[in-house]
Amino acid sequence: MVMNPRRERDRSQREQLIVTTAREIAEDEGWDAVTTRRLAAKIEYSQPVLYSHFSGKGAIMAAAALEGCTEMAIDLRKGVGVAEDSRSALWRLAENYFDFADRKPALYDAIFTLASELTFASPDSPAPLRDAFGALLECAGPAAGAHDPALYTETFWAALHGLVTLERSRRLPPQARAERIGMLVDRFAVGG
Amino acid sequence: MVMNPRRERDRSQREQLIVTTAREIAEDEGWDAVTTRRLAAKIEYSQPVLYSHFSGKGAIMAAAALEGCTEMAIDLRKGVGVAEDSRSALWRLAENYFDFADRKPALYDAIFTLASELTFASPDSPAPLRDAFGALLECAGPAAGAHDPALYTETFWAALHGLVTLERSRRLPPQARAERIGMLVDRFAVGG
DNA sequence: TAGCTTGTCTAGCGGTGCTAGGATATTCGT
DNA sequence: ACGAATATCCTAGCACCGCTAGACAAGCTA
Repeated sequence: MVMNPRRERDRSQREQLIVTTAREIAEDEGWDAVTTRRLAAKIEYSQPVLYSHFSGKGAIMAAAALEGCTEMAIDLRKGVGVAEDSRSALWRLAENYFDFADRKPALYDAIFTLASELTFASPDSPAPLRDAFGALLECAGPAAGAHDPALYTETFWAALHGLVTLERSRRLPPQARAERIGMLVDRFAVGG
Repeated sequence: MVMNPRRERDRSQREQLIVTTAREIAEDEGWDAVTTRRLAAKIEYSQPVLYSHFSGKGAIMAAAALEGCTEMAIDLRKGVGVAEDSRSALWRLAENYFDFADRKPALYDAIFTLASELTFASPDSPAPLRDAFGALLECAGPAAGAHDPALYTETFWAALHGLVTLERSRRLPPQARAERIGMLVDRFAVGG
């Protein structure tokens, strides 16, 4: 059952269009505003077309989350390479992490709070997910000292995630952000 | 416009019934399963009755979240009072915190991830919220050393929240929980 | 060109939160 | 004790959601 290559190209182009459009709506108005009807209207196809590409809305969000992971991994590695001690490495990581969450909140949500269709923390995890954790690990791992680098990274990451999440849901006032990050980085820089 | 006291009593009793029933469904099947129709059926009234007590589903969840806060504040203070250093105080707090999230996941969600109708971190915050943060502060504040106790507590709390959240959404494998908590507590126990 | 596959759309299912308007029960003034 | 005013409740329905069956049109193959 060989496919016409042009049609296959068109198809994957349209699939990309779906994900891109979903991201656009989500960045503008949040994921709740991404309804299958609106999405279909914006790509100028009918609803069922979405389901010929994805199993449902969740799968579309998961696809967006994967794209987001790839971009996050790149962002997290920004400014790395300069000779730095573990403290400034953690600080830079924290800044990059918050920066990503600030600039692409919909993607952050898709990755970390919605879209539970993704498999995390497993060898079976999609490559972008593993790569994103790899970026975290490269920055935070060296600060682990005697501890297991992966566990140390997970813990630091979770702390960042907690700060981001609570701040974004207005459960923590944002003005003291820098001080909180500072405390966190200081705690985790001591290492062993 | 004076009300019949009996009727008023009945009303507030029914209001409590609504919240309690909502909590029951949520604990059994999650908040998505708490639909206004199901809730109305279970209390044996029609849907509009709910709206004569609350402005909507969000308000019902907020009410449940407030109840949850009161209970959480109590739970967080468990075992306190024994003479203890800051490290074991933080450890106990972390254990109590995870324990609450484990035992009452629906309440945890209502308080910390859903129900954004609540005002956090403000003098205008509802008393149960302020009390819950008070409980956190009593345990974590003494470990702050030279730092501002409130900010130090917020940061430690955010870290706990991150661990809980990522673990519960299967983004962190749960088996290493104790190790992660241990790292976190060790980082924050050093104080100044 | 005839027939078959593939792609797409219209229409609709069962569900959601929420509400308008009418029926019913309760209380009050006479 | 009875009619009017008031408070209470329910039926029915709105607009929306994610998702899908089945009709129809377009394209490819023989």
